[in-house]
Amino acid sequence: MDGSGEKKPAKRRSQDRVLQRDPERTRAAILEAATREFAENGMGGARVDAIAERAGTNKRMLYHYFGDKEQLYLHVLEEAYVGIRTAERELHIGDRSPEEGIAELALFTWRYFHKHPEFLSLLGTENLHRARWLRQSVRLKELHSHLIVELTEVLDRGKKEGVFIEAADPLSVYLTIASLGYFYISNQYTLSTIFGRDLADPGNLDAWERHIVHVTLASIKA
Amino acid sequence: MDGSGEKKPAKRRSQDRVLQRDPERTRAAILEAATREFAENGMGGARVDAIAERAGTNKRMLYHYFGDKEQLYLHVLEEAYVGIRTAERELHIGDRSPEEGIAELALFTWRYFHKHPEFLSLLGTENLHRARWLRQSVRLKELHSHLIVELTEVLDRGKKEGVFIEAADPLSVYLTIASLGYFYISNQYTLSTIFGRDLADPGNLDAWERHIVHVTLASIKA
DNA sequence: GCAACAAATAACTATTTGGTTACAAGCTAT
DNA sequence: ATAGCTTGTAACCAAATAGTTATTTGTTGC
Repeated sequence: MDGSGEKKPAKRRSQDRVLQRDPERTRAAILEAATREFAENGMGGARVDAIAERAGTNKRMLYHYFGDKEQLYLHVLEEAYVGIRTAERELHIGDRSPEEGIAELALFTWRYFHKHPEFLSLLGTENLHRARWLRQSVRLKELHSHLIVELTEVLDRGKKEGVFIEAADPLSVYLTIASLGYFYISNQYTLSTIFGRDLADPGNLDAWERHIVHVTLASIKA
Repeated sequence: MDGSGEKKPAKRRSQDRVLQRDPERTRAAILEAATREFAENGMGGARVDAIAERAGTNKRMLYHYFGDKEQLYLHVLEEAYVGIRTAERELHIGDRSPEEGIAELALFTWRYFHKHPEFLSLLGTENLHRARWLRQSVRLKELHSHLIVELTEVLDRGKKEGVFIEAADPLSVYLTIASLGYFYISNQYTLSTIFGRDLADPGNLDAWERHIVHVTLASIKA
């Protein structure tokens, strides 16, 4: 950039570059860059150099903070799960009627998936590898139970009130909601191509949102 | 392997190897090996050397028959779509009652997904790349319309008979069926891990099969 | 039977990639 | 102010990787 022509190796001039140190910022920048790179290219396709460049830093820092590519990937994955489960906790689906609670969970899940396609990509990548890295995670044992507990309560109340069928099962209900959201968002590109309809069109997105709520409730209504 | 210590380049001895030529077999072996490699590792993670080795041949043949890695991948993807759509054609979902027809399509789709997880992996990979290769395909324009046409007929008959709601839409019904199957199979590894339940267990698989039929019909029944 | 072509092999190459090393410079406690 | 640790940079390296070349050997039409 400037005209100084140094030749000695690893010799750096810093007069013209105000070097601000900020470990937290650098670490966060690497994590965010890695999230995008892994989400866009998968584990096998992600490039360490690309992550460093996206983060505005270099590979040395990446290895310094995260060890290696695999550990960085695991951090990204864990952070993604923490993100959705944390947002989910603020829902309080038990505050209104059972039907409204289920509808609220369905809407939240759909909208979260739509807003965070990178989370879905990461799940896809992780499943491609049969949860090889997720299984090593020690942070994620407790994270998911809250959802099932709260969902169980709402369903039980609905059954007692006679609005839900007895067979309604919390895990099945969640999987139903997640299925309908995940598939539409994550497979929108091939689906739009083969069926000749743009699934990303706002009208179609709105229709699918209503569809998810309808299907979920129809499947458990007494 | 044998004790001859040749040094001249590209000198090959063949006396001890009965060399059978079979272009069709070689081509098919490459396609099958590539299907597995791409399904297991994605586009970015798949290795050309690995495909050649799996096919029991070498890279030269792979480039000879398919041009390059990307074209080979596209062939694999096209072949996978041809596979499911061909099997689908033999269903004749219009032969029985509308409810039975829909149930039959749901069962078929679920069982096909379960039997061909490599197809789901390929879809996942292709969507990761936003259908970059599928969109270049010229073979696949007509392939998918048959499904929608037949489904439309069954739904229309159901509406006329008063067993399906008027709002039942063919694409939505198919996406519902596909969603419930795709998500369960392709995300079974992360789901089993985070919820501490083995989704691949035969009992759970059977339950989900029944669940898909139940949800699909419940969502369109009048 | 043999010329021309298709199928097959293995070694080779240029580039990319994950990971490391040597070094410079900011930060902080004493 | 300065020693020791942390944050940062760029050059380097060995292994891996997509794609190619030189060569050999079946196969087939005449």
